Amino acid sequence: MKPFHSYQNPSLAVDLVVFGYSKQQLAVLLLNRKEEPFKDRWVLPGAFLQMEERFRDTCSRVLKTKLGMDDVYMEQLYSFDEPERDPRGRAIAVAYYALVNPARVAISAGNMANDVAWFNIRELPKLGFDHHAIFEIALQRLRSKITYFPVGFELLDELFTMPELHELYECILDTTIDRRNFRRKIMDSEYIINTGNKREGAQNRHPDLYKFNKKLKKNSFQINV
Amino acid sequence: MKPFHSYQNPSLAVDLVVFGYSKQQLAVLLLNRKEEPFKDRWVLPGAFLQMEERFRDTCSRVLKTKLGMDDVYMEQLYSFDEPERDPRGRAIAVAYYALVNPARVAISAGNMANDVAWFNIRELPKLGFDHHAIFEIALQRLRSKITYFPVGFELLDELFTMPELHELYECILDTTIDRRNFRRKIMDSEYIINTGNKREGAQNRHPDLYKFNKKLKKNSFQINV
DNA sequence: TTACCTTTGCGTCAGAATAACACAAAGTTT
DNA sequence: AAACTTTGTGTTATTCTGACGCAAAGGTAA
Repeated sequence: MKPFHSYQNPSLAVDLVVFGYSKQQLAVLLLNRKEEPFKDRWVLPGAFLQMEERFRDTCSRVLKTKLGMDDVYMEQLYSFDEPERDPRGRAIAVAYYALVNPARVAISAGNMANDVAWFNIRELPKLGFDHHAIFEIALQRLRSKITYFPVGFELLDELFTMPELHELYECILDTTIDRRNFRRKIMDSEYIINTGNKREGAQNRHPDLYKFNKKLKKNSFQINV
Repeated sequence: MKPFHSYQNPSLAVDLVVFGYSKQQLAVLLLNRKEEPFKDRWVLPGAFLQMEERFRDTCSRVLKTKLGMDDVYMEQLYSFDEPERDPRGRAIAVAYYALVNPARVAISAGNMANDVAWFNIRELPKLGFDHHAIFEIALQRLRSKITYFPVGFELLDELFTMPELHELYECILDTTIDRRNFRRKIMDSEYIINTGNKREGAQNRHPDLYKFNKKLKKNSFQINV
């Protein structure tokens, strides 16, 4: 099916802000560009829409082919339209953000290894295009979202401990949260369930393992910053 | 500047959900289409992006030329990409919503009069394209936004009474809110100021006139539903 | 083994925020 | 003028929240 509008339309791309959490650090996945423009600069992964392709499919394609990721949580963020955002010409970007558990994906393998890397969000390099602005909006959205909806679980293992969840929140929100009040709010929301089990073979202490309550859709909580 | 991507790009349009409030009713502005597809069907106002034009400028152009409106509050909503959303071919729509005071704009004048009309949000006709879905998301966003940020004032006169603001909230949120608790929350936020004046020449009672405190940017409030 | 430290789960309590509601002053209607 | 409606301003009981105590259990070091 061909576009019907009279003039030449702008290029249309998706850009992805992929968040990962490990070792108590929030990180973003960046690609090192091998071509102009912005050669050798780090940028957000992205791709142009292919004919008939939907945004979400383009995102999945990027995550799959470039990064080897499947079944990733993602959400549309915002659409960017600055005329000068791409020096090659007019290009619209529809930005999505994604949450992945780095332990479950194998970025380090493959011939892309040198081109792809996780960066701690506090130590980002200078990014190409308008990707820094996109990243900032994504971070803002993530911070806002986890205070009232349990998206944070997407960044952890299926089973996780309360201290792990607590540290995740403190890390993303960049603040300290009282451990006991945090537990109460999360548990009151009924979004997570105590399995009663403990992690085995752990060198450390053995706190309870919790899991996300997928059946629940409407409850709410509010973590104040 | 020409698009640089290799294949023919989808058409790119903006669609506008224009909310207006008058006579204690929340309304949306619709256009009656005079051409196929969806001839004689009501649709959201919108337009294709012109070269180098930004989303926001396209929105302003639509509001100005089709509806005679200036200086309208608007915010990007979401981007829609269903391949079948436009029967003419692939078209991406970036949706914005706008808040206007119908009393300040003159839709009824002009040769467009028969093509443009306000519809109470509870009595919408069947809409063309995927515009019903767009409208629903806009309504959801508006409802959510007014509970924590003072966008509602955009729908009223510059000076308004507390009962007017209260009714606006009850109407948009489709619920009842205790008059006295509502006042306290709004006033505590310091987003609005009591001018001390009264409306003159009113046949009805004479409650105080309030105005929006434009200087304030960071306070917050929370109207619970 | 024992003494000591750290972490986790659960609980308490005072102060803040909220929902429900009372009341008087002033305008409107009959 | 009497009755009613509306508005501005409280008050109060309850809930929610933040700050923090404590005991049980795991880990560490002598």
